[in-house]
Amino acid sequence: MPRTGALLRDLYAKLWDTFGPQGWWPGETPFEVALGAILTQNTNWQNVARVIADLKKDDLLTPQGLNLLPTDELARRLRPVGYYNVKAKRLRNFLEFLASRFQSSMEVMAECTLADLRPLLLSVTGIGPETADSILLYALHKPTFVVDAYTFRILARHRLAPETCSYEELRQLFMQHLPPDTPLYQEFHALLVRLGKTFCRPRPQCDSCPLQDWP
DNA sequence: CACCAGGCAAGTA
DNA sequence: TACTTGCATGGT
Repeated sequence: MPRTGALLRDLYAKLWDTFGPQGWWPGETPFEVALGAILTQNTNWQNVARVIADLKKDDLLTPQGLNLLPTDELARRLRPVGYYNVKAKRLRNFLEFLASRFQSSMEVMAECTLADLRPLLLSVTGIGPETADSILLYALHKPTFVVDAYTFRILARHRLAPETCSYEELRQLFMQHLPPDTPLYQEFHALLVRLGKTFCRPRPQCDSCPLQDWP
């Protein structure tokens, strides 16, 4: 499929022309970005933003700060994001991972390569492929493509990928046809979400969708 | 009221 | 391997 690369670049250009730069990911520090990636699993970002703001108010947006909280106290603070017991445990697992391997420092973590870090992150219980790639791409600036529910939907509806397509297959579709360019991967994924939020819901309202007749 | 949101793990067949 | 289910709040 040598045409796929051209289609993806055309899709990117069209999204860029329509929506402009998205400036993702929201978050002031690499750790805040990683935290958001875990909390936003199957969850509206607005709920996540509220929890992060609340943690920030108490100066708890660091591994050191969160390490001091017992898991039940952590869960109480995570309540608005939903799945708070599950997510408190997952966050605890990530904090433990960061402490044991990288001195609780995202900067230390960033010194390792993408190839080394991805399997390590995936071995943490609670960090699946999308969360791992989000942390790698947006917190650590490693060129890995993030695939989310919108990406699946958009590519399937425009027949760029089969309906039944694994996460890894879709990730490879992008990475094999685009150069390993971190800003490009960041913008592309952000633009796909931007499109998806408005025009590619499960029950689509495709009137006025900018990709109405694409390709 | 129903449906959705920037998933994942664990259990089952 | 490929399904199914639990997890849970807040917005539309």
